Amino acid sequence: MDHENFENPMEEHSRTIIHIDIDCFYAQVEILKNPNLKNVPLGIQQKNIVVTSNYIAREYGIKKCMQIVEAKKLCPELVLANGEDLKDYREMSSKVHETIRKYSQAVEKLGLDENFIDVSILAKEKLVNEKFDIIGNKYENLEQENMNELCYCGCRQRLSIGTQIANEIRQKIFTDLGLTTCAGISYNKMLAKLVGSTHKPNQQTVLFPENVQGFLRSLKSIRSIPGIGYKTYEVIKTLGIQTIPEVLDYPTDKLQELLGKESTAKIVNLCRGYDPSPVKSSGKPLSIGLEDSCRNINGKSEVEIKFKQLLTRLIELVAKDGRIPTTLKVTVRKFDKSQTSHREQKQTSIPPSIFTNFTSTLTEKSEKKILLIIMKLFHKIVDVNKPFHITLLGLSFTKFLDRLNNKNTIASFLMKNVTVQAVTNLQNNESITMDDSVPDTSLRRTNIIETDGSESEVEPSPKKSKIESFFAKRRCLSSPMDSPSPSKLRVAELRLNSMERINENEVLDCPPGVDPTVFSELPSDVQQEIVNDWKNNQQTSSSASVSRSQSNFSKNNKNSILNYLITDK
DNA sequence: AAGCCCCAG
DNA sequence: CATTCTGGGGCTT
Repeated sequence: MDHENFENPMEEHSRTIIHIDIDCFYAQVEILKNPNLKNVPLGIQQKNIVVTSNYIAREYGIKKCMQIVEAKKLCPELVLANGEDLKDYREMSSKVHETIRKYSQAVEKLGLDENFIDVSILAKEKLVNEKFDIIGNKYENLEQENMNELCYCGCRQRLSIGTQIANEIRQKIFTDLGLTTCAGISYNKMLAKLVGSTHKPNQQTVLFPENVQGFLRSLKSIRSIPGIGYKTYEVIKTLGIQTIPEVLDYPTDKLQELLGKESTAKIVNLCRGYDPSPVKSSGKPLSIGLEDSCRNINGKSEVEIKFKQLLTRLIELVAKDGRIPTTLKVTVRKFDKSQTSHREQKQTSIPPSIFTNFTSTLTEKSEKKILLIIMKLFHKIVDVNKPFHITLLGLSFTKFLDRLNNKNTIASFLMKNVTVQAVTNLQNNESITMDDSVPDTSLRRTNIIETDGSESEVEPSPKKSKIESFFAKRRCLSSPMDSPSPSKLRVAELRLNSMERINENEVLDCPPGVDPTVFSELPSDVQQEIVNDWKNNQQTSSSASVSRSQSNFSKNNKNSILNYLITDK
């Protein structure tokens, strides 16, 4: 094994990370809304399936995404609550997020019910005068415990303090919001998340370095590792390996041939228990959308009605958010007998003037305008002159116009040395016209290239040949061809240069690179945001070599990797 | 910028 | 597998 991507082992344990997961989140929210549901088996229903359930229902064997009929067979007295509108869950989710934020600036949301918290600074502060009692469970597997890994870098004390902080946060969430949670405490995100689910519900668990190897070995396959999804797993399985030790023992260069260098490094590191990815503060979402699946929509007027309903609900969410969106995305899922129900999306920019001074509803004129745009996008996807069969419609607003927008941050404008970013932002803002006319949608027909795998039945050994052709493509793309474009390189260099000039002190006032006179004039919340931005930038840059720009199978978009590997269909 | 893919709960 | 209803991010074009 090569360790070329590993950082200083002392730094590997330097952070204290907590992962908090709300127990059966939707069910708890429904019980808070209606306490009568507290002591009955409860399932949350979306369309024909139970998406989650409380622990009473789980005792009957009810599982996530089980058909309603199946669930009723297992538990005839199952009570169902409709959870198709996520509004209440979204609201509770942000309350939880706000509560946690009082303990650290760095809180990262994952879905509606999970949060990562970097409490490194808090833990170090508390080291001075706290006892090191561990609260909650400690992950232990005495046979697997590796005393060579006993660490004296101070992580034991920090993680112990971490258990106290986690306990305090969970207590706070319970008393303020009435929700029970689980927590995992360790020195990186992956380990914190994984270990938290070893004791459920309403418990917490800490993982120390000497137990990491044993813990990882206890996982039955690499599929359990967050970041290794279905596709990656299926690809690695074609090598005849699937457990963590098997991946670690497999020759790295062979893995690289299949997966590319970056992805391989990431996967191998995760298998070792090494995850440098920083806890990124979650700000406002980058998109706000709604979708509704349905049995069968085949008339244009039905489509219009559905979109209108979605739009009214969506506008409320956008109004609550406060920012003004500049692009609109339409999603359509067509009925497809060859099972792959993939969604098709089309997007276009919308004039921001539609949203100027609106509160929670649009003017009728603006609504008509947007519906017209929606239908234009829809016609790009569906030819209404031919019979059609739609099973899902969705709308989503993105690219928000706001001074506190994640990408177009104030901080990036103020950082004198990150000029490239600032220039592109300005260009973007100028390109937004006040023209109310509907954007031109070209008449170009969407010719869908049907890449069905039906010919595989003809081939004697389709699997092998497909894998080989995949290998061939991989090899082509692995070497000189995939160097970044010159323009990308220049931006990257500029970024790096600007980062080098930032020193590493934990100063909480004006960050380096920002004009102090300008900074001092700003309101305190904006100052805070700039400081947070700066911190996030620092964290990402220090781990850039491993975590940046890694998509697993970047190079073969067209036919997904599975097309080469999975043919038995 | 648009379209496609992968990942997460 | 996806199924629900979302959200994030990366790459190619």
